[in-house]
Amino acid sequence: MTTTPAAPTSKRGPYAKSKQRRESIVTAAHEVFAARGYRGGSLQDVADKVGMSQTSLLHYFPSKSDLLLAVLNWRDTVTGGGHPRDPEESLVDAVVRQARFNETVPGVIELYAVLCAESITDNHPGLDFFTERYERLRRSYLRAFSALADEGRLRPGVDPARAAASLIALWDGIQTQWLMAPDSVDMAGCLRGYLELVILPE
Amino acid sequence: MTTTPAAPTSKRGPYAKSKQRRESIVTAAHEVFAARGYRGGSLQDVADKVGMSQTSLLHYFPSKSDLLLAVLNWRDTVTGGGHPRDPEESLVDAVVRQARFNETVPGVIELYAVLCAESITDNHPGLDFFTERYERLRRSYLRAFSALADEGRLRPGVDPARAAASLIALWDGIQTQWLMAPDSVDMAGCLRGYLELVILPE
DNA sequence: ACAAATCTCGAGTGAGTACTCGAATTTCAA
DNA sequence: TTGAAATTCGAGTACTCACTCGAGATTTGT
Repeated sequence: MTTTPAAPTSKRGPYAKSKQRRESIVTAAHEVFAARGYRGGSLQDVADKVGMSQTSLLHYFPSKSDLLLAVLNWRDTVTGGGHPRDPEESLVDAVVRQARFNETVPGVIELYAVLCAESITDNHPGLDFFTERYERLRRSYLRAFSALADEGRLRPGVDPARAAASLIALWDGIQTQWLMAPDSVDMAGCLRGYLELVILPE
Repeated sequence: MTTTPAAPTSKRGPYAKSKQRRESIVTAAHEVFAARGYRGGSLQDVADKVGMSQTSLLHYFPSKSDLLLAVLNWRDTVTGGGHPRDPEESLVDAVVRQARFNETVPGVIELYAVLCAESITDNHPGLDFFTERYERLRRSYLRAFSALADEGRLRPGVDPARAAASLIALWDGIQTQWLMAPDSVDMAGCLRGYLELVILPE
């Protein structure tokens, strides 16, 4: 009934500045991993960016892979799952809005594009994160397309599951092209174009 | 008029086995870069796989980036630009056939997915290759869709340029999902599904 | 104020990196 | 056959990597 929230074995909690410190590390790591990838970015790069020693950094995140997972989960929490909140908003509008928003946040698109593909490689600590993320996203969009199908608003012949995977694929792929040629590629336009093909108006 | 093909300044040409040697190096590097990425894979990994010293490897490819470009260009030459050869074959069939074919060649999809995204990162020697590749592909599919549009076979409202970028994006994105969950993702089906939405029958 | 826990960091450790150098060995055209 | 070029590689260079260790500085509950 006291104010202590934790287990009896724990000696003491972290200091006051600790939370901010962790956050600034994660922010710096976000930049480094987005610009250089997980394998290409070093703990020293991150430590330099924060302005602390590499050893101190390892006090907060005991290994490089722990830091990576912290970055990925933090970004997922901040950006949200990337899903429509307002139930009144149409799927098209929600997707387009999110796409436009991501464009304005420096590094997000780089981070996901670079780390997602890198996670395919041998023994990459991010593989589970991205595998589960894709499964979750496919389920989520499958639900959305199925609901539309029930209202008869899906174009005949369109399979909801296939449309879900395709929408995610299109989104990822167009981001890659946009990163290489931002002026030649209209991300939001491509997504809207696809959804307007799949979803009937009204 | 003699059999000597080269310039007068050149002292001598490479030995007979040289060509095969280079090819076996490129093949090994293909596997290594596909499995570990450019930054994650080492020249030692490649040399071990070929069964030669790392020093000898550097005799054929004077730097790691030279080796990467050799791998990329070699793969592009072997697989072809990824384009319809037979003018009688429809765009849909050509795309689906190429997608099915790629599925059967070990490492190709990994290689492109991993290296393409990695090339976004700082000072990556593959960036120009992929940038130019995307420009070339977009032009190529733009031509194909424009030809269909001229025949009135494009669904009204579909922009050929946007469809070209979208097709490439979808293709790339679905490959990434397939790499993570081969049994849950039907690459050829998604591509066919998209093209049948965009292209009118007959 | 005190003491215990948290935080910080300099100095390693051992392994790995791309790449160089110089000298032996192999090939091949004359 | 011979001699010069192509090929091979052991040894080394200078560097970076993630991570450890131990000791001092800072914070904080009591």
